Amino acid sequence: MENNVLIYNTLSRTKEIFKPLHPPFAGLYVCGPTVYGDAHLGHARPAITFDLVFRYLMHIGYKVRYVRNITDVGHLENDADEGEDKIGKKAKLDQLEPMEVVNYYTNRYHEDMDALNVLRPSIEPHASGHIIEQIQLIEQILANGYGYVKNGSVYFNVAKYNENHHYGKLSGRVLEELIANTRDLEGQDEKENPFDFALWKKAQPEHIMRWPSPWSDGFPGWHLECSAMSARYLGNPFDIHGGGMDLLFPHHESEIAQSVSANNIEPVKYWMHNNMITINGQKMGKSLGNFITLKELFSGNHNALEKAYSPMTIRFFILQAHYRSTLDFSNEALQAAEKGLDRLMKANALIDQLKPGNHSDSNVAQQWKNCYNAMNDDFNSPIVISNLFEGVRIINSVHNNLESLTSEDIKSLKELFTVFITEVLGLKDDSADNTGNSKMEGLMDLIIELRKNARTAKDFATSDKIRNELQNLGIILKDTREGTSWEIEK
RNA sequence: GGUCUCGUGGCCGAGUGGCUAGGCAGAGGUCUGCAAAACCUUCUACAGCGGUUCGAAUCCGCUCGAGACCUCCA
Repeated sequence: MENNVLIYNTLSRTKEIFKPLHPPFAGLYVCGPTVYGDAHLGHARPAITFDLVFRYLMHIGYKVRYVRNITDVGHLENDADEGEDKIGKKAKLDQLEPMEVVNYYTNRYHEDMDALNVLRPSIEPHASGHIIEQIQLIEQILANGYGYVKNGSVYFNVAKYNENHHYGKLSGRVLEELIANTRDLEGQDEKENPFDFALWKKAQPEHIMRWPSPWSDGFPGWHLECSAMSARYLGNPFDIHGGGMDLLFPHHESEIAQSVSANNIEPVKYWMHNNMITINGQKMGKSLGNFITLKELFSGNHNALEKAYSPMTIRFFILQAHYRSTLDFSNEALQAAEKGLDRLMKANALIDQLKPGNHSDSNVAQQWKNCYNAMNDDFNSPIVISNLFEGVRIINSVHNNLESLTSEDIKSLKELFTVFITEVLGLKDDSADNTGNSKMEGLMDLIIELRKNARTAKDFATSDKIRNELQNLGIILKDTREGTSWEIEK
């Protein structure tokens, strides 16, 4: 752990050296999905971003506990029936039991994340499984005078909190300005102040997801679960809290307010926020209806898609941009990522065939340094990737006998690729692969031999016919000095 | 309207006060029976206008443009 990792902390808006509270342990909490629909491309961003953080911190020796929640209660839907629980609403539409919806979409979320090679977090708590903790948190907030009860619902008193603390410190807002610019919304009559937020909501009769509490049968407010579950599993305070930039306000701001008002503790040392994925320059999101689900991307079944894109293409596409930059979706960009990844993986597979020389023309040690420096600088995966492509150049050059590497350097380069491609970036070769299929191999060996005979006899009409027909079937032949190889076209 | 962020070459995207990012695409070349692949070379940049500086795409100001949040959202 000699690596000094710099993390951009949203709280200070600067890069800070990562010093965990209890080394060698590191706590990481990330806001997970609300399971009422399939995950879209936007959801892949935080999952992959914090998978990278998780993987890298583990790689450099930290024992990381990574908590990512499943939100299955409490989110309100804006469009139609206001005040209704998203999960509950969808359940009624589908005539299903709410927890069945939760399970269904949780399973599908896991399928997508597994496909993207996103490691499962250490703990994946459900909000619905932590109602007691959330009620206790509300009681503490009430006991400290920062909340009030109205008609069975409990609200957080932002103005009161702001007397002694700064509500807006994370998102750079000033409460007075917020109040001055608030729009009038329906159904907020119970609040003393429009910026107060619900800690507990009394359930309406048609509301199916409900739990008993000292105030009413109801459900917890939507900022509460993260405060309760992060404290439960990581302690208070803990190291890193991650999530999308769109959660900065009011969600994360309110998490701080809840924790400070309940325990007088700043809950999080490092706040990390990933930026959005845009489509035509606009945020991809549920409310705009311009999202493409991951399953659609994998299958190509969406009218905005020219073709299907493999999970690894998506992963590579996301890792090619820094997590704090917006990333614009386009077929062109995705296809560029696909080709780049293919070249990277091919070179990776080639390392074992390299013949060592008696000297090295390239500095492999420098590559190691560059990759670590990039990761240590706020997880700069695009720089890591650019260095790996320098490695690709070296590998191909050595393979073509245009450059030389000692056996030690070849070994080191192989290790570099394994560490950064496989372990840290979490990329794997998911290209269509029939090697290992002995019948296919035998068949191709036979065809290649027949074609070789034709070529030797200068019967190029036959050899080209074989190659063209195979290409029509999606099999590419490549003639090299060592002989002919084949691969399945993507 | 308020807060915040951003504006890089055909596309996607790094980065930096002076030294090649990288990928994809384009052009030329090497190799090949021809292709493909690979390698080599190469063309398009830092929104605009001022200022600071020996020097700015990089710092500051203004203008224009875009986006996020302020209401559920990754």
